[in-house]
Amino acid sequence: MRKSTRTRLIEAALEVFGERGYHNATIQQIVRRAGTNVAAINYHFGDKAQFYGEVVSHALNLDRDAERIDLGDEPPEEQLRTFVFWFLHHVVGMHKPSSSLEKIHIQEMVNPSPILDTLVDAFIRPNHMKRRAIVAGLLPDDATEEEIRHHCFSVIGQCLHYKFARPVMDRLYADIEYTEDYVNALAEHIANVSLAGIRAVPHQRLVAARSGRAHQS
Amino acid sequence: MRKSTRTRLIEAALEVFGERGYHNATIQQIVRRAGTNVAAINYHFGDKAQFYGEVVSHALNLDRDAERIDLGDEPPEEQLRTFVFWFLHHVVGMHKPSSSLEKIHIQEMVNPSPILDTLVDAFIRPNHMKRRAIVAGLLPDDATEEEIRHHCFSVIGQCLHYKFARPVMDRLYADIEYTEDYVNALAEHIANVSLAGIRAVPHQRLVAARSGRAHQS
DNA sequence: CTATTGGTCAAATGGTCATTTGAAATATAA
DNA sequence: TTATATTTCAAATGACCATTTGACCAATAG
Repeated sequence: MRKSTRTRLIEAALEVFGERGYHNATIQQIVRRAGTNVAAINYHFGDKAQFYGEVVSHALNLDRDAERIDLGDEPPEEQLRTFVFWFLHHVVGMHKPSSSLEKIHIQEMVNPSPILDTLVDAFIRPNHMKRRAIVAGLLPDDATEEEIRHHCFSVIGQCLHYKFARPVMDRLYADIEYTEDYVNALAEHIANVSLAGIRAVPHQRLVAARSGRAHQS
Repeated sequence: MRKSTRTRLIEAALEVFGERGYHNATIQQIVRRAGTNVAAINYHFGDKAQFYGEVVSHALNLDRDAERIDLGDEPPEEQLRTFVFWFLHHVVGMHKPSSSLEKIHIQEMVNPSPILDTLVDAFIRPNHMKRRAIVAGLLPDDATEEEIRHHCFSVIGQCLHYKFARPVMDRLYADIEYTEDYVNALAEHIANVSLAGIRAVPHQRLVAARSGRAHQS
């Protein structure tokens, strides 16, 4: 038997909200894709905002069950490399499409809706803490919270740039194709820069100390 | 005497488009701020799209006259540091408000409008080439175009993350205040990571060669 | 003074959207 | 079957927006 209207709506909405974000997605587009009509939203979910909330909850549940990237017990350098490769392929790669949750995550970063609080607590913060653990394992034991955080954001910032700045990059360098090989090369570059930055920390502390700037340990 | 309606419209629009982007800015908001009414847009500029075009052109002209960051004849490392400090303060800092052109640049990255082509040619590409020159000066002479580009994007990506990911960061770390000192610390971190990444290039080539991956020189 | 032009105004028009409504169809219970 | 609750539908409503219209005002030229 055919899936229930409710289910079809949520699945269609996951795609549409992921592609266009909450504000730019229209109910028309969603119900058309689900093969029903606008009144179904009102009947099943109340209004667009509650609907979006249900859709995100559903995506979070899907995510809980999905196979996660396994960083296993590799050495921390390799964990960081693995993460960057995985993240970059999911975010900018074409062959492995991002999960809808990741797409919604990106949309919410740029154009936050009230659901962002939920999303941070249930999805973004846990992922951030995993990255934090990897980075902390690579830094000296006495690294400050601030240092750890900054290196985390350097890694993720370099990756996300290839998502957010794509419209500009495509105009600056029209001939780049984001093949699997090219994304691999990008990932290697980002991992190299990040690791070099992390390894340079002890040296930088010396320089900072010598030049008189304080380092709180 | 009072500024002409046309001028007041352009100045108001510069602010509103910078704050909300082309699509989310409404003509109502602009004309209210300019102290006139909607028909003035039609009379002076035709429609919203042409109006936006004029506004961006005007901002580009302003920018041409504005005092630019002077990277002088410092050593390239210092040029990179100076640039990162300057960029970060303009993009995430609160005390020196971003120029309207930079705000529009950010808005267009996330939500491109047809004007983006103009903006890339007249504003973004020239700035990118300056950064590219600095980075190229720091890399070995035989650095490939690709290497130079990737390091440029690493620098700018780390900076812009503090713009784009702010809604998420504020929820992950609610107590961070972006004071001048803190932004300085961020800038120093980003410059350190970027320079470490650049300095590590010769070593990475050795590793890559040893592991059999090709390096086209 | 009168006519013309340039500029401004309040109000109307038409499009897109979310939301509501009441009738129709379908399933479920008696 | 008949009654009742659930689900779907096409069409209406009302908000918000860009754009247009035609009247109105002020300056200037003939």
